[in-house]
Amino acid sequence: MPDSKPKFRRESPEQRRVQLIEATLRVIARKGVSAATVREISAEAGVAFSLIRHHFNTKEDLMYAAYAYHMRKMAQASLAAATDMGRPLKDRIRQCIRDTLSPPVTDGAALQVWAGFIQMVPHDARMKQIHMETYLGFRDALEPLIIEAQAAQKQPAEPALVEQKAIACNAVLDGLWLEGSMLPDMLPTEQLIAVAEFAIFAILGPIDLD
Amino acid sequence: MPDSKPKFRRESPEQRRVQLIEATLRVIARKGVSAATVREISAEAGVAFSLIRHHFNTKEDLMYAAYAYHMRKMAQASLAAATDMGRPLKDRIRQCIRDTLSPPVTDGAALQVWAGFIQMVPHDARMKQIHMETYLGFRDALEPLIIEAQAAQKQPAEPALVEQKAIACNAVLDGLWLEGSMLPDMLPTEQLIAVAEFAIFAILGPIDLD
DNA sequence: ATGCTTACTGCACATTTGTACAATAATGGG
DNA sequence: CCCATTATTGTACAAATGTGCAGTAAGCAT
Repeated sequence: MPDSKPKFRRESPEQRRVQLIEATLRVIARKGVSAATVREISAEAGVAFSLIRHHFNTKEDLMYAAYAYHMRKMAQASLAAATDMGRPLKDRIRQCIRDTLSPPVTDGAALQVWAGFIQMVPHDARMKQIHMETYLGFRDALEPLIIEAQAAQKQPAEPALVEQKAIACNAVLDGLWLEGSMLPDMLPTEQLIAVAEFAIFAILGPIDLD
Repeated sequence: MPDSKPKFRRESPEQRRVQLIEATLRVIARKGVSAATVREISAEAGVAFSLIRHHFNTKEDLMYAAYAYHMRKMAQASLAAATDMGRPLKDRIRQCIRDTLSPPVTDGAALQVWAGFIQMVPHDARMKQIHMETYLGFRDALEPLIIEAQAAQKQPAEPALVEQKAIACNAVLDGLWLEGSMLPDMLPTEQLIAVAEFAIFAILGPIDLD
């Protein structure tokens, strides 16, 4: 009975790549970037460590892929509610705040992964590119909300002011995300959300009509 | 003439420790944490690599020391103006904003160092301790300003509200510091400061009297 | 079934890492 | 001036890391 117990499963390159990427992120979240060696990652994924180099030209390539994957997932989880037209503006804003400042976005493991990658950004053009796309994507998703808010208050949406408010709101969320991820005991989710709503509506002005 | 050219200079342990710490920070800023090996650091400091273990029990100890040193320096540069009584409240706030969002605090190299250490925080009790002290130190320095601001507006300084405003202002500064350090071309210093003043005075309320 | 493609394994290798330790020499106190 | 102290060097070493490569076997096409 030769085929009774296959020694390994043969996956499509796409699936395997995703498996390896997710294993990488789990390892980084659990033990930090320095522990994310090819051997540790492949063990986490349950494959031979030499398989990594079959799907990625180099370990760095795996890191790029993992970074892009992680950032895209975070941005998506954070901003899903922004474009959900049909809900009142204020609801959408509050939902984005909540999604951004709750797990799994605001989370020690996610911060862990993010911080590990951040230190590559200044030294690496590809990382910098990925970061800029993510940052601008976030801000671009925020601006329509600001413009709507201006309209709701019957005020003109001057581009300079809209940009300023977008940067400010982004900063509030970034800062709270940071501290909330780092010190969850000191800054529980609900408090983070309360502070964010307070600050963001102070910046945007009152939005009571819809 | 045997003594004409000494092979090395003998320093006091305190001075040498500081030299090694600063060399560590320079290496991390220039090449990232993974490049901060004992050999690289000692080369930067101009000493034999085995000297590190004479002044620090382990490489980890050097890292702790470097982290504490870096954070203390940043906090000091950021908050020097906060306690400078004799200047009007609004001036002090604006000076803190400027100091926080200008080099050398808001700066790619400083972020680099910070991010490198941050990823150690969740895995390491001593790192977490250092981070918490720094964070609380910052907030504690901010709260008196908020209380003064409440008083200037003839409003009671309810502890819960003061804490909320302190967290919010901290978040604004953290977030802008982050993005300004990472993307200096996109967010130049003066724009960062303008956004911060806008957001923080929106949170605190108008402070026109002193 | 059979064969072909290629996903996958296993092992070896050079390099780099933190650490250990004995030898050396700078410097202050006598 | 000389000696004791100890800051500093030089070398050695085991462990770990990314990469290279030959061979194996899973699974689809025919």
